[in-house]
Amino acid sequence: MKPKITLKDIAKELDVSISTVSKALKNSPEISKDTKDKIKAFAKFYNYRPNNIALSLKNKRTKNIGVVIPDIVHHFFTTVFRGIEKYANQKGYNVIVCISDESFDKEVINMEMLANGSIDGFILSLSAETQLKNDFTHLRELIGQGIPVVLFDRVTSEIDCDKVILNDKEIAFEATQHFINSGASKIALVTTENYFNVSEYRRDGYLSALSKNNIAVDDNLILTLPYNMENDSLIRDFFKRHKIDAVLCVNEIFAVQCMNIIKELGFEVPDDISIIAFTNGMLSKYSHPSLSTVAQHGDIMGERAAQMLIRRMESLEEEEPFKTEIINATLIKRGSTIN
Amino acid sequence: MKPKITLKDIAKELDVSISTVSKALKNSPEISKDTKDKIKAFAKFYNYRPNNIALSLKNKRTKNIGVVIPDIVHHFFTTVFRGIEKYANQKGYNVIVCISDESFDKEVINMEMLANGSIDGFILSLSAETQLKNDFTHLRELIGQGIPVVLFDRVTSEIDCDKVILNDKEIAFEATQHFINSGASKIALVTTENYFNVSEYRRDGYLSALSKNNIAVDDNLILTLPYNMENDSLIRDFFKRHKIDAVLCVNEIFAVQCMNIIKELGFEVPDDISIIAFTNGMLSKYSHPSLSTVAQHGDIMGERAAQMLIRRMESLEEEEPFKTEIINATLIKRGSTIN
DNA sequence: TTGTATGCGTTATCAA
DNA sequence: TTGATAACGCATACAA
Repeated sequence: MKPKITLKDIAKELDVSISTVSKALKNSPEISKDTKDKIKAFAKFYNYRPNNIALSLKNKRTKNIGVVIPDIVHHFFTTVFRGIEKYANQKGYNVIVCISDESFDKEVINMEMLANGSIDGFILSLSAETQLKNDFTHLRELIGQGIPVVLFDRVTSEIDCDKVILNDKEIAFEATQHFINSGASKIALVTTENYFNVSEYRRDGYLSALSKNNIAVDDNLILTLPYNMENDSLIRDFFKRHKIDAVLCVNEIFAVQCMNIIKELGFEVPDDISIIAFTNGMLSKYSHPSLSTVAQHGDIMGERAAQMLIRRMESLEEEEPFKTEIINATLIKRGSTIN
Repeated sequence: MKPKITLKDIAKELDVSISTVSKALKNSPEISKDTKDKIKAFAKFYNYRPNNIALSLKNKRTKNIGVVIPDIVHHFFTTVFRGIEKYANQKGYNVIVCISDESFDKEVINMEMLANGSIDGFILSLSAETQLKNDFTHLRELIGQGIPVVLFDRVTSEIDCDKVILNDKEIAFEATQHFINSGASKIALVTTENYFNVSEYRRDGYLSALSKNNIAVDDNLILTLPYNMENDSLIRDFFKRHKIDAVLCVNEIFAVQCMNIIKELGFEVPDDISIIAFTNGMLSKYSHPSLSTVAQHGDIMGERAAQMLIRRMESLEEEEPFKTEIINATLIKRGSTIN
């Protein structure tokens, strides 16, 4: 087939200068109609397209966005990514994805690799290890170099940049209140280690709903599960040992694990125990009964993050103050709660 | 903080030429130790990193791989992507992802956008629409331009390139045979429209297992569901109308939908009806009972695809013949079958 | 041992 | 109306 063709090739073939070709293809009024027609026809025939790399070098902008996420198998990140990709594509940007795999080193290495000219800006959600170490020098350096960064979901107050987060505390409050309204008082929380700031906010919401309703907090009703481990026996113990009316889970995997064990122990969902899960994914939708969930609207988060990033990258006035956008989660009531 | 620095900046600052700096940083023996030390120290202090874009332009290779997939929320594609990303990263490549969203146009546009210098090669799985239209001119053009392409899973024989596929027919045969071995004879197949070539292969495997065991094919036991629709009522009708012992589903969503309805109709899984699902994802793992599945080993497919692509991109001898690698699926026996 | 010139593909400025 | 030149950041063949 036709090989890739450059301005130079066209110029040589048509016996004009490179700059004439360039101008003609940009429809510059400097060039005569005849010449333009000739050049355009030739370019069209050989399917000329300007080389992105050369443009990037010249313009000092790549039209690439770097996205760094801890994980892609989890429904939430998947949907955020989809939101980013969709919006970015509409705006003519491409998306380079790196998976940090919850590792600090991978996060740092990937970002440094991309920061050397490959991308114009970053969208990222902090890895577990980064949150644990509380070390953000890599982010500070990138921002110091003038690379715009947008953090989403797993953010940190240590870094001053644009952010998109969920109203975690409020929605956890709302979910807990929903349990209480339907008569529950022994309400459990199944959560992750605390260095995930989102888990902390959710716990706050849970706690404040209890206290608002004058329900004493029972620390035994808070189950902290290790991330990504086989934890069925912990869960089984938990539900055997304590009388529980309702459970709020910080993700849907915990929730289905809990539900399966609850049923196995002979309890009915939602009659004996109600469940609400964060993340409105496939697991929740297709479980039996289907799970009531907190919809995090990942698509919207992604879209907003991309929007904020692109706006900042394209804005000329440097010193717009950083914003934090809050996405409002919504409670989706399905089969695992009494509504 | 320190701003991004270039060779030129270093040269000016240290009052040497750009090429001296370039050579020094590459540890060239041409340059005296003193000069090298001085330059290296300076570069290190200012955290000099060569600009990827400039390197790409010079070397005519970007170290970027373009990945085009129909969808990212589906577990299979997610795992394939993870495999690609992991391997590519190890080899120093970045991954630019585009989601075709099952649309022919998006597939074409995205690929053309990336093909203008942004990437060195493609890994893709055909969109539904592309398979339906059977139009592959965009692929032919890219390949004609010398851009290497690796197809995975949803491939086509129309295009001559490297491919990675699953042994769909064989594993569908094996799954069906497993049903038969455990005493089933009224075996159903729940599948998608036929223009998905993988569905066709799976159907072939299913049919040949039946005929091998002298079980008459009953077309009424094959349910073709539209992709991505609310199809509960179709499924309910299907299981009401026909006496069925076992169901093979071409994806796990269909499988959990079937299972939920089967249970709702008062049947027991696996005692009354056994189920096997393609895709060993979260849904299968956490359903109740957990689903027996065909593990497609997406990670491995992704890794192999990346490996084939990178090998081809880096190989000097142009004319190595194209290969098709076949990944062997494995049957994972869990709670939805009698084992 | 160091520096100059050239080129990768493009655009913009200025000259003809 | 067209063309020559410089520049983006880097690497390298060649000259000094």
